[in-house]
Amino acid sequence: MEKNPAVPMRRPPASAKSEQRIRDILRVARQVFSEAGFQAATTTEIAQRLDVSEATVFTYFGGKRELCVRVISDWYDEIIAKVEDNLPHVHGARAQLHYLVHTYLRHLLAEGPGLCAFILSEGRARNDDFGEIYAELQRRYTAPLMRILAQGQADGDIRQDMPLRLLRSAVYGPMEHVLWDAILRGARGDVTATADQLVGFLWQALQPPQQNALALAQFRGEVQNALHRLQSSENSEGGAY
Amino acid sequence: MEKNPAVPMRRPPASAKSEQRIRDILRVARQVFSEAGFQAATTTEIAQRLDVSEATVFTYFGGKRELCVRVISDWYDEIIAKVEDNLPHVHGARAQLHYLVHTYLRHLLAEGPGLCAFILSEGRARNDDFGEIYAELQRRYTAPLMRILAQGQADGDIRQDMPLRLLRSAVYGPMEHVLWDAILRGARGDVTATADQLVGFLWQALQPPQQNALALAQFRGEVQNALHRLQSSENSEGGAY
Amino acid sequence: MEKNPAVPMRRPPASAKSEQRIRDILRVARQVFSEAGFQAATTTEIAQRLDVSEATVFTYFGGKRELCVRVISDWYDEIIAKVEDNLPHVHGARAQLHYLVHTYLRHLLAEGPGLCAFILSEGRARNDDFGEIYAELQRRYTAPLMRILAQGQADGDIRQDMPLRLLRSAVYGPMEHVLWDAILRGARGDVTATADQLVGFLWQALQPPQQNALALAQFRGEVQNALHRLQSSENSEGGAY
Amino acid sequence: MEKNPAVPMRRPPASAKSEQRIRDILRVARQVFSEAGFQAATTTEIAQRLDVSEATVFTYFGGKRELCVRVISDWYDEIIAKVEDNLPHVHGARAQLHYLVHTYLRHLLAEGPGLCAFILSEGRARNDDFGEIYAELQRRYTAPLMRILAQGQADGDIRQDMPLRLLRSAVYGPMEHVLWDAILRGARGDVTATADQLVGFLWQALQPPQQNALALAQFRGEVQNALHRLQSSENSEGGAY
DNA sequence: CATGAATGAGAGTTCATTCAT
DNA sequence: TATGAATGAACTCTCATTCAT
Repeated sequence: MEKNPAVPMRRPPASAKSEQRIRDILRVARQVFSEAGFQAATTTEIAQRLDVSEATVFTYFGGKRELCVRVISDWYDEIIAKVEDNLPHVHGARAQLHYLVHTYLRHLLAEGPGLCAFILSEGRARNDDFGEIYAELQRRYTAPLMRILAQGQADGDIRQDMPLRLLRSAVYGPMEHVLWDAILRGARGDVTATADQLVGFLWQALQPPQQNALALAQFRGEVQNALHRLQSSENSEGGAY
Repeated sequence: MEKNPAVPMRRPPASAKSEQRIRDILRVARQVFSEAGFQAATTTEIAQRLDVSEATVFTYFGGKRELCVRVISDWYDEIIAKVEDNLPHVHGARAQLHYLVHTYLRHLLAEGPGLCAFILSEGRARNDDFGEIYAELQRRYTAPLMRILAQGQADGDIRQDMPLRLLRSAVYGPMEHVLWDAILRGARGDVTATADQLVGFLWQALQPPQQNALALAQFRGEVQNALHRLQSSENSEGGAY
Repeated sequence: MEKNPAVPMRRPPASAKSEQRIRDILRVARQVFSEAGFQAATTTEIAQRLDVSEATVFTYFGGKRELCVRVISDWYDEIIAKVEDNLPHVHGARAQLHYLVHTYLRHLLAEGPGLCAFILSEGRARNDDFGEIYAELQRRYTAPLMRILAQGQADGDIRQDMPLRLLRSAVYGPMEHVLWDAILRGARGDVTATADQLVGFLWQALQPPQQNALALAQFRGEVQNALHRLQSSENSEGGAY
Repeated sequence: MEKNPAVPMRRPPASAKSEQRIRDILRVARQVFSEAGFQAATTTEIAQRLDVSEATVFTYFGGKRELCVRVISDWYDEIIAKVEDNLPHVHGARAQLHYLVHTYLRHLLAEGPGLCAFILSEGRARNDDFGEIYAELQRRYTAPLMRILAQGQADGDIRQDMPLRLLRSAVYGPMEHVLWDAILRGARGDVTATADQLVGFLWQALQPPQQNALALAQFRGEVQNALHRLQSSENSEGGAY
């Protein structure tokens, strides 16, 4: 006689006015989340800045968490749309890589370090329900890079001795680290120069080991890794390494 | 290897018993933070697992945040100590890089994905008072790598056309990305193989352009030196070695 | 069998269309209240199922509470109408009693346990303004039984040593208990068989104490009750009983 | 990183002070629930009457619902204990039935109509988690009656043509109906007289058909035994005695 | 007549933290 | 030193109800 078996969800229709409200809420929510992060942000704050009651926010969104997901999804949708629009007009694997790196860095820093930190850290949440949503967004977002890399490997332009997954980490990892650096130091730096340098660095790493020295160079790496391990087992005390 | 002096403590007790208590609390706190993350972890939980009252925890630590900082500091102290002990016995920039990468990956995954995620995400907190502490820890931790890279640049072994800061990101970024990947996918993978590949990738990128001939010559020397030192037999499970 | 005049309505619309709307709302409200109970039911849910706005519901009914009262009133009106139509054609006190019991059980279980529980528990609400309404409904509903019992007593067919009010409880009480039993156990059982047994039980109890043993039997009961009290006062510790 | 996998529950130990607190909270909660019912009762109200913060209430009880369950459980425990203590000293099925009826009515009305209504209506809740608890309490509570009835049937003192379950309903149903009547009318009435009448009614119904002669003979024996034991004078307010 | 839109007014919970003993 | 006990201060979320259009 007590528990509600039917789950009513108040979701208003998509009139022009409603859509404006939704946009307003998302805009302000993005600000507040950017400034405070998910946990410290409050629905109260969001409502107050909009000069509406908290209940209004809950009329349009299921709750704080859902709002957060929407903010992040929207951000990803924006950059994904942008990339998918422009990437086809960029020719050559290196240029495409450069475009991706440059766009990512610019986009994340454009709205300030708050949003950047918010996207980078909330996007990692391995929360039961939302982890999968974020993972899917990441997947969609990284798809273009994966295509470029896979094509490059197929064409022989990119080294084939590393799994795609690792190459992806080797591309996105540095970018995110650079961004955190910028955030924590409070300095933006020159995005374009950074992108150029990063791509220069990455491109060299992505090359298939050089022409005639191919076998030798690869062999060099393998032997060296083995040597390192040998050295280490001499040095390390606890059996570690 | 002294305890981080930047972490304040309310009343510094000094007895043997007290120190045991502190160690116990830190041990359990590390577990709880690893399992739940900072926000979701509760002082109640920590106290209960220790079978002491919450107040006792507060007797030794100023609060949840301070406890968190101590846990992270201690973790960094451990790995910093380890690196500083062993790195001097590793010879050659490439080997040192390999050592750092391998050690970092192994250390972070050793205690499970929970701790790993905790360190990676809390270490980013741009929190009022503690951001600086974390930044300092990062600085101390990355110092060895910075030294290696700086030396490599000075020696002409590493490209000089990129700022050190960027090189650091290019090294730590991929590692962290790989770790998040492992955490979120719930798969650990082969740490050693990953480290090998990553170092192979990075080392190629770190080469000064057109240094291949030089690198090979240097490598020849390294192999010869190593062979002289070789006493133990090679292990066989690595397959390609 | 006119609509309950005790239920106020904000604006009494009179058009055919309006009346259809009112019927629709009441139909859906009955469903929702049945499924969720009064508290957990929401006006939102009712409006959504009707595909109208919540405000429309409030145009026709003063509020959730009023809607609830109307649903209950209507349910009673139905069964009262049915009883008043058919009872005159049933002859003999016992047959009439049987008819009432059977009809009540069937009616309450017919629309499922949800409605049954709703009627039985909401009908008890000793709520400020509505308690009186429910009491009046009960009075109207139990009127036929009261007439039968009073007539039976007057005719000497039913024992006269108990107040009518108690007899009523002795009839309705078991029925409601049986219904709760069915609701809580989720088993419907055989309504007809239950009604037969119950009437058999009740009819025997309603008999005037037997023929020539009349005075003796009644005396027996009285003495026994007195004895019980004596026994009890010997046994009970706290003066209770 | 967010959701708490460990569920800490703050449950203080059972010191003397704690137990007093718990008793206090239960006492006040019983009052508040009695006055308002479960839904309308608030934890705020309970805390205010105790002159403690709401948090204190939550320190000792998991929440409003749990508090409610405890209040009801405790009430049942009281009456169950009382019945189990005294019933063995009551001899004869009829006397036992009388004892049960009388005790139930008195107990429920003793603390006022509020508590009575609360117990009767909350005890019906078919709430997912708590319905089972209430059902179990009911089972424990009705066990003595079931035993009496079963024994009566086995001995041939009680009619065997109805299932026990129905007999139970025929006993408890009238009692509850009488109680609701008292609650809704705001009149207490004479509990003892009501119990006497009800038992008279029920006992006649419970007789195996055609057992009147036998019953009278048995009764004669009982009266004679009782007379021998009689020492105290009869009270005179009962009128017919 | 119908409704889109907004909200007032809480409710139940949660927890890190404090302090007298 | 250890802790039992208490709490301040939020926070998220709910929903019946209103009213201008």
